[in-house]
Amino acid sequence: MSTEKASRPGLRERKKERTRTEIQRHALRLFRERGFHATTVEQVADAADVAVSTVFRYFPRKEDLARLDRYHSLGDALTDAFRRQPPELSAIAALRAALAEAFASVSPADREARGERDRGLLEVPELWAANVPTVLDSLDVVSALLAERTGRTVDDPAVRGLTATFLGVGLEALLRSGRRPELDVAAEIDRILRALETAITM
Amino acid sequence: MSTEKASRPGLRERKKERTRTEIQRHALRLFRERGFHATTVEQVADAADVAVSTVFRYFPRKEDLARLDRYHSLGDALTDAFRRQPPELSAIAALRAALAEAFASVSPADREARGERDRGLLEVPELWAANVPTVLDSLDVVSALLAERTGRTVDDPAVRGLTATFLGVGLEALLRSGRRPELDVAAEIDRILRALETAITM
Amino acid sequence: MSTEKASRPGLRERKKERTRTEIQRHALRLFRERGFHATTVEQVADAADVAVSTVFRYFPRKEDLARLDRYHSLGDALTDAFRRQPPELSAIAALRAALAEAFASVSPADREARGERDRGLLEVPELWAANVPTVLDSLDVVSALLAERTGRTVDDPAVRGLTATFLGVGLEALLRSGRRPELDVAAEIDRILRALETAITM
Amino acid sequence: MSTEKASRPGLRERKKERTRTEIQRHALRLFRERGFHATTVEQVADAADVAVSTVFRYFPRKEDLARLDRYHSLGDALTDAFRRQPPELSAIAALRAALAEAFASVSPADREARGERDRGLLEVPELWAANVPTVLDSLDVVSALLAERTGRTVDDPAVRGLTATFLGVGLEALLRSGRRPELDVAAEIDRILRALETAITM
DNA sequence: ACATACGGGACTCCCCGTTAAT
DNA sequence: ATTAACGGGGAGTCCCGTATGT
Repeated sequence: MSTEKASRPGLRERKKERTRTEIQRHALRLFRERGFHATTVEQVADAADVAVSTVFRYFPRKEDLARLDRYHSLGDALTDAFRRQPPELSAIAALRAALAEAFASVSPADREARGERDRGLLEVPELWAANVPTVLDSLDVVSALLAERTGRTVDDPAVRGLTATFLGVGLEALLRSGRRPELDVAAEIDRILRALETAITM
Repeated sequence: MSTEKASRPGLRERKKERTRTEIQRHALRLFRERGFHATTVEQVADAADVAVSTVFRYFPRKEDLARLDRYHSLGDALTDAFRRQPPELSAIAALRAALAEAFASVSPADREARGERDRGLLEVPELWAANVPTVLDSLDVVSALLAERTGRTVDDPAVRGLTATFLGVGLEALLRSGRRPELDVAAEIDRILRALETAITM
Repeated sequence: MSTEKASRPGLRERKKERTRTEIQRHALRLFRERGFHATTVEQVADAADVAVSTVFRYFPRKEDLARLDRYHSLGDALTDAFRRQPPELSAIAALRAALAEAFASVSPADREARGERDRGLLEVPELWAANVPTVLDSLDVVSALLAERTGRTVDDPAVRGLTATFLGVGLEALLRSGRRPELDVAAEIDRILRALETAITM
Repeated sequence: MSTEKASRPGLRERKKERTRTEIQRHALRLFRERGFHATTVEQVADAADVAVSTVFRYFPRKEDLARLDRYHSLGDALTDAFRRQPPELSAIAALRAALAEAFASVSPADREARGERDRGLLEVPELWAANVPTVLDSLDVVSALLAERTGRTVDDPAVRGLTATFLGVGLEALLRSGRRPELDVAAEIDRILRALETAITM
């Protein structure tokens, strides 16, 4: 039963709100533990102690359980940090600095938790599709930032090239962290980006 | 060519191979025409004029119908061409040249057909998963080539960075060509890579 | 125009029951028309205008479509009638009388419908298996009745012999009616049982 | 070169016949051990150490593996013995005597083997269908014998009644022996038939 | 005689939409 | 409004039985 006795009105509201989070939490855990296909919606419902229909009410399709949308708000912090970087930095250097700032703004515990979750999902390629829109949005944001910073258009090959590079580096780091969980994704990205600055002409 | 009754791979093998190709051909066409989810395996079977169970015999899961494996053998041509590039070229420049050569070695009609097919599939994120292993293999090949050429290890950040860059550029070009089919993927990749050589320090 | 608002078994139950009956009705018809093996579950589903999975939900195996269970409730009427027979009648005579009463209690139309259906099924030996439990149950009931009436145990050879006789006569009549549909099964059984009373010593 | 030392006319024929017997032997064993449906033709083939296609060559359908035809030739011995019975015996008594003689003519070991096999199959109702024609033939034989002995037609209700009785008694005994393997089927049949002679009027 | 491709049907599972009952 | 139950329908597995090639 309730541990505390009505700490505040709206307890019911919050519980209802938390239902969604709870369902997704169990879903992601199960997906990681036994795979996406091997997990049935019914198992998710049981784990979250709700009815199957409730799961479908919050997440119309099973894949939606794997969407990370609202947690990906790192984007805003990153955008802000990027804009704050001094203009004398190269684009890559600016991105590295911005990434470092953005990551630093997240508590280590939170970062670790999120990292583990993302890694788990990344190992399930079937779920990538669910997050494609998010990724595409991120790319557009990056392109826009780069265009803004360099005074070029978003269609400029150089802008697209850099954007693509970031995409590739991010993907590579995530894939690699899937195979070697002990690596720090942020540090890996930083290392690679730094190396790229010189490697590009080698 | 001694096609006189000398059935080298065996008459049976050839028919089998033809059946397989035929099934996949129709599957890819239908996926493109009406979407992956909207296409049932039964429709694929009907189109290919085989039984549903035959489809599953060749392609255990529906997604397997979208795997491009053996046709992606552009890899070999690319590898050869890359190795032939003079050492004074930068890695990116060498790759550009190699790509150009490899593409040129494919007949325009074939290239066009393949391009269209790939593009169609790329628009169905659900199918990406099916091709992840192929992509990962390609990345390993690229990494090895770069390591070989630069005298570094495949784990070297610079090598990984360049590999990631190619991954990103390839992805970006393909995604873009999905939205703008009139673009020539090869030319786009070339443009972006060329721009990257200078952009990286901007 | 709702007949009654108060549907006793629940509106939902009735629809479910109707669906079940409808499926079986079409199944039995098709089995009769084109044979058991030649009829696919899909055809049954189509005829009943439901999905194949719905058929399997109600009837886990195809053979279950041919089970007559709940309609074989002739058993109760027969049991009652048998117990009402005067003790001076021989067991066979009592059974004959009870059968006559039980049959009479069924409307001619219903009897005819049931008879036709049973006959159709009997011509498909593959379906016998589905009804074996029902038959065995019936035999146990008959044995118990005979034991009760004669004051013997159900294991008594005489009781078993009579039970077996009824089994044989019933089978014979049904098999015969399969080949000669114009015969009245009940009348045939009666004729044979009557003849048996004297024939047994001939 | 094949070894011709063992080449001998007829050897091949005999081997062929032995193959057939061997296949069926394993099939019946497997059916008994794990059930008819749970046994695949491939398993039978493996057990008999032949190819699946060979099984199908000898037994076109899986059920045919369960047909007992040629071994059921007890019929001939029974017919002869029945005809030899003195006319003063009642039909049932004559049959009892004939059955005893026929059974006695079979070696105990053989009888036991056959009994076990039949019992095994009887517990698999799905296989009954395969043996229905054999049973019907047997019934016709019995009817003809009874008609012959009593000077009636095969359609006479008394003849049919007795035939049906034998059918029922045989079935009952076999079913019972399925549940209680320690019983001697022949003795059981005899006991019941004897009891029937008097029970019929009780 | 074996090996195997194939047609095709039974059957299971599960996603997901709908509908009713609480 | 949440839940349960029904239902549609497609994916995927299994296996029988046929046909074909080796």
